[in-house]
Amino acid sequence: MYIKMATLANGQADNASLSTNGLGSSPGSAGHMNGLSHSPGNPSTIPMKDHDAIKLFIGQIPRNLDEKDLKPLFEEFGKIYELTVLKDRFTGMHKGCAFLTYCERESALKAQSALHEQKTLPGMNRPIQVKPADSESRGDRKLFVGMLNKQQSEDDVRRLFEAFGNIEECTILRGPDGNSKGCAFVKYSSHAEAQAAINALHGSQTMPGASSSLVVKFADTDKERTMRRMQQMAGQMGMFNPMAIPFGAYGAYAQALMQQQAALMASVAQGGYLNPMAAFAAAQMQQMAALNMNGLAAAPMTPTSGGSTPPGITAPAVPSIPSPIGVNGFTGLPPQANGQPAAEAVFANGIHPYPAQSPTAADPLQQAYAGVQQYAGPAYPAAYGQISQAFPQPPPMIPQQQREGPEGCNLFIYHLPQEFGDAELMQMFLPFGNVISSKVFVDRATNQSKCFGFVSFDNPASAQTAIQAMNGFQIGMKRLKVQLKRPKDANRPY
DNA sequence: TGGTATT
Repeated sequence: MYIKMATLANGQADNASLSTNGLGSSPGSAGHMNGLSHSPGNPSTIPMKDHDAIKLFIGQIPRNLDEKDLKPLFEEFGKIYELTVLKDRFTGMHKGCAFLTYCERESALKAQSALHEQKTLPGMNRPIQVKPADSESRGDRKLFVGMLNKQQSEDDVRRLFEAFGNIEECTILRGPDGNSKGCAFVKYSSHAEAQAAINALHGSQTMPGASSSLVVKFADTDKERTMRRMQQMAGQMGMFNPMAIPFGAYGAYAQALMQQQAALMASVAQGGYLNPMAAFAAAQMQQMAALNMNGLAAAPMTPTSGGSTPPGITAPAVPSIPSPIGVNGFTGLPPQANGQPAAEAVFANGIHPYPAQSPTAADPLQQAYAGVQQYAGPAYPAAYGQISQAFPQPPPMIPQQQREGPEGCNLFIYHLPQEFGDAELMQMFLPFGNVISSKVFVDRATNQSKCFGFVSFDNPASAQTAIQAMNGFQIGMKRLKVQLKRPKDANRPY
């Protein structure tokens, strides 16, 4: 927080960042400006600067020179709009550098080519620096444009954006096949132009075939891009968001999984494989595991009041499960689900699907089904109030990336209960293997489930097991339809 | 019968 003290001759806001470390070699990276400003002219002769004027950083200035001393040196290249020596915020000490804006862009270019590194001012041991300030070249003039029609070309986009300024770059993002991803980058010469385009175009229209209105925003910064990459990586590593399965038997199960993964990754990292991604991923998982530990145990154990079964859904009777015992393999179940500790963990939330029986039979199938039936209880709206109290400040969500699995690993599920979301869908299929994604389709207008969705496993055996177990599974009046998803190109009979 | 995508 600092107060800009420079006088602005024409009252126009100066949106440039006013910071510098005071060293010519690296302008604008640290420190703050609190200097006096020399602005030419007076109220009767307000200087105007070009729309495309460039703010220059001047470095390697002797500390005994102030604005009035510097002015003559620079005036020979053109009319000065603003010249500001940078001073320390607290001490007022001259920092040895300045910002200079000419009224005309051309003057700045001339000054730069004539002076930059061309002469050394008295008392300095490095040549003067004259170059566009960092604030002039920040990445904040590049726009991300989304919700384009996939048919639109670079030229189409240019035509849409050219009214708002000079477009230096325009790129449609394309997949490996050359098909548009429906989004683009547009780079203007200045921040102001980019902002004008946002103001005018964001949400202004809906392209034919696009699912919502045009998106126009500043492109991700490097930091944001890094975060995005990391999140994608987290998704690929199977670190589904634990908040997506916030309650029910498999929370504990998932937690056990994550703890194991986290431990594994941490040991890998210690073994010399440390890279930022791995470190990030390991940290994420440890955090997730910890959060799960705190939240999960509490939530389902304190039912609000009254009925525990939500309206419209009846926990399926055991006989309605299509022959659960006898499906061979269950290779999809991770190893730790086969041992005793896992069996305990699965029911660690205190809700036991078979109160009269012990899960210590350790039949993985039985455990799986126990979980499937059990989830129908707590994973319903009544429980949501609970969970929100359990997480007064919900941790940041990591959106799950939608990924199709390999051929034979993707299931299409129909006749889902209306209330089911991605999380419930995933929870229902977790017992059969590693679910790499789950998606319930939602009507965009009403936000209502269309009662169908997709689940992807990382191997075909899990998918087959899930089909065997869940196809025909009765929920309320409906029976699930669970089959392999149709391949993309197989939807035409001929 | 996989949707909002970040060089």
